[in-house]
Amino acid sequence: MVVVPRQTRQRAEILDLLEDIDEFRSAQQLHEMLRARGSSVGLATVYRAVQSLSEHGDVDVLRTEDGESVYRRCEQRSHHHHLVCRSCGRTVEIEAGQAEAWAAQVGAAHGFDDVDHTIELVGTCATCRAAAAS
Amino acid sequence: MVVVPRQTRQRAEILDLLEDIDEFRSAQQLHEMLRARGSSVGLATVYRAVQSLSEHGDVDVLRTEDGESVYRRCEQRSHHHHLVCRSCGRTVEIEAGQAEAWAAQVGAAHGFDDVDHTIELVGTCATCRAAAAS
DNA sequence: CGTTATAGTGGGAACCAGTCTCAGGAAGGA
DNA sequence: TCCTTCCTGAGACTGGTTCCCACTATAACG
Repeated sequence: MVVVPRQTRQRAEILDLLEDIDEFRSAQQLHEMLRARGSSVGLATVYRAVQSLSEHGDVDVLRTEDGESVYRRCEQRSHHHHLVCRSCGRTVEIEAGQAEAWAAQVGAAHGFDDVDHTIELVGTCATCRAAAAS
Repeated sequence: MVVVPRQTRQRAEILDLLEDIDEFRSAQQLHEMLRARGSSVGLATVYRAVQSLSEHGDVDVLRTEDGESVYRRCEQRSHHHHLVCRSCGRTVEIEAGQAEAWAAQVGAAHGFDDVDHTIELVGTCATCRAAAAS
């Protein structure tokens, strides 16, 4: 029994904002961006919204190096991974069939069940490399 | 020019403790264990020590689901990954040649340079599965 | 083996992401 | 429209981590 969240102005505005963004953003950043847009949504509400959205698979969550959670609305609703530019934040959604197979196999080889995996890639995209070189 | 940290009683005790532990442990847990052993080391010092140790590659760091940093002294000093039991914390160090190759290749395919990867596996080890089944 | 510059220590304050509380408000089924 | 239930938001709170700063211990040097 899936509980559908109530449809409110705040949730709509947060989703709208996420549609317009292509990089991973923290709840705090989203909150700030909303204020900048002139819409007033409480910080607590942003936290609640992104949490609920991520539980429903509507947004993806990543943890930055310093432990902050960042969110992004992804094209693919199915399981996938990310290749993120460490400089500009540009994000490519990637399939990881090979890596998943490898993970499952390694787990099995050591007698582990229900093996979950975390696989994220961070690099410097062509554009940023070119900019840095000039 | 590498700056060698000064050798102090506290650092020695923390390293000693880490030698005796096989699972990933948080700074706070380490601090508690030290007190239990009768040695008095400040919490701040534990934080500083594990941070410096991890920078030197002497211990590995992982972030738990709730954002806590956990540390472990690993056999392999070279780059490797972990397969951790979600129930008992038992940790297996794994080589990930295949996955690394895949990561580099995916990065290149999208024009990304200097691709770093985060790969961690979490599962239920055979012992814990057996315990849960009984 | 003293002296000394300097890095390390520790307790508490500060910081900060995230969560909780609770009174008021809005959604939406009846 | 009414009413139940869930959502909202401001601020208090939590818990991991870092900062501050006076004090201490290390180790290089004479």
